[in-house]
Amino acid sequence: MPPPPITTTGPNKPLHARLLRSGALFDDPSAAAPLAASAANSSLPYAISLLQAHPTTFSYNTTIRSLAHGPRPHLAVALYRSMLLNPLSNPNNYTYPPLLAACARLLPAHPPREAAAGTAVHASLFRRGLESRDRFISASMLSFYAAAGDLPAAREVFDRSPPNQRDLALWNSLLHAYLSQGLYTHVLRLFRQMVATDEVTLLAVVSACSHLGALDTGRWAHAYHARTCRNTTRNLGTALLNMYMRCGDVESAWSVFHEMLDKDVRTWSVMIAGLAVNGLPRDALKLFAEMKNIGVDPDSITMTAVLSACSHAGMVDEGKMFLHCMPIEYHLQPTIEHYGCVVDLLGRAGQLEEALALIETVPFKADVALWGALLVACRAHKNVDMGQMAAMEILKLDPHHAGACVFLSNAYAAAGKWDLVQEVRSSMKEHRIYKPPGSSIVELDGVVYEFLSGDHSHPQSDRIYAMLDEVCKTLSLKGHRPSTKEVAFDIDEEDKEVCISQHSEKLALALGLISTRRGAVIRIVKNLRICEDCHSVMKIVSEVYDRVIVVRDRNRFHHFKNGSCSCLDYW
DNA sequence: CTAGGGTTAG
Repeated sequence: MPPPPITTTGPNKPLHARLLRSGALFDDPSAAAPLAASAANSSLPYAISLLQAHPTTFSYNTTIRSLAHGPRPHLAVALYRSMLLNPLSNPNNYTYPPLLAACARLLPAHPPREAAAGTAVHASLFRRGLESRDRFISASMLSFYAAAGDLPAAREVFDRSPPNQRDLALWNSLLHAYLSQGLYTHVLRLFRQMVATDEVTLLAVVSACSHLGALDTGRWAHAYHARTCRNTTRNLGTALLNMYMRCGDVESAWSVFHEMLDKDVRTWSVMIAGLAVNGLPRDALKLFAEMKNIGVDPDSITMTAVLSACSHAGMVDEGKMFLHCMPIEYHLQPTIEHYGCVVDLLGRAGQLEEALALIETVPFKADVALWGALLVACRAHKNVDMGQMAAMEILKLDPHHAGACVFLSNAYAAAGKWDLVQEVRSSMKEHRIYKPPGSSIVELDGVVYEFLSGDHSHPQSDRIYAMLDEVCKTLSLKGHRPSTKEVAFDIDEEDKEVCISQHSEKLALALGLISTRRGAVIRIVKNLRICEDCHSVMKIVSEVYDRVIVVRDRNRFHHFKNGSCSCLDYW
């Protein structure tokens, strides 16, 4: 055995010195392993010199693990490669989980390359016959493929793992894989097949309910947790709070919030953001003041929620004030998202020139979101010239941006520039640029139904369209005329009316009316922003049919009750 | 021989 390295740069010199003095480093070479592992992230050359002196599988494994969780995970992969070259060490089942975790952490920076690295690691462990011998390897492979966005591969790892390895962690990995890919109904379906569950399971389920706006299922998950668990951790509490807020149930959110004894800045931020989008922006700002009073420091996310509250309340001056005092009062540098909130705030309030001026002074390169906020404001306030400019800027950054293409096409159409309209549209066709189709989901008796515009797939489709007809008749008696001005492109007026009368949220509403009684709450979640016509229809229906209608659109909630909306028509 | 996998807002 070579002598232990003498070094003057080791970070754990006292320990090293003690091991040298006692002779432990000579008698027991494995003493080098924890030393190398603890040094790996602060003094890699020192760790490597220890490894060179004691190149055991164990010392490589612990050092790889340490690097995998450190600030430069690619070093874990590099060390693995040098391990392969070292005849005294042989990768085993302890080598791969941290290695795969390191590959997963590298993915955001170089997706294709690191995905290939992870697949190579998979091949390597397969050659060693370790593929289905260890449940930890299965779980980390599953997580790696999930992080790489390769859900079929992740699912295959699960399906191929021997049943005795399908423990709770493996199920949870799969659950979170579906969650990360936005397959929320799959999360719920999978959950129903699970026998054992824990907090991590519930986190995925509750988060899926938040995205779906599936309040009944979310409430059920809450009750299930209350029944099976003694206490609620801060994470799960915050997830439940978020779920109630994202389902538009502000009261339940408050009650979870009050029950939580150990709130952290996330808990407060979720609450503030939830109030902001549920038509209670002033309560959001009050809560922000309370949070500061009890000594919780806001973070960047909190400030986004605060700016969103200002935006929904139309509080332009307060919003600008918060943005400008962030560095001084909260020691937070505004990010491009914060500037985006203020562009949105100014834009909604119709101060388009100032919004544009802000974009031009932002200390970052303006991104699609920033110009997008301005574009939406230009559309709402009918400033075609500035809107065209914003759309051009967006297309410079993202030539396939559907919203910008549609805006330009409509602007050219309105100006009678048909050749330009044709140009935009054929380019859209050529590049297969579509606006995502509008879809709405409504949960009735714990079952989630999804509708697309003009959808006939529901088994009760005939009744739904009959109901829709009845609603239309009632509305015209009330003097409602369809407002078609937001419809894209220049299809003729009658087609426009048919088109908007079958918007997905109207179909969801019709099913809700069929399935509930007077006084009930109908909750609809829409993937895009609600259009003006649907908004006024919802208002009238809430009064005539005596229902509370809660619509979550892409940006906020609309609580319709007795003929008016919580947004006070400012959205 | 030692050690290891699942979760954390928009």
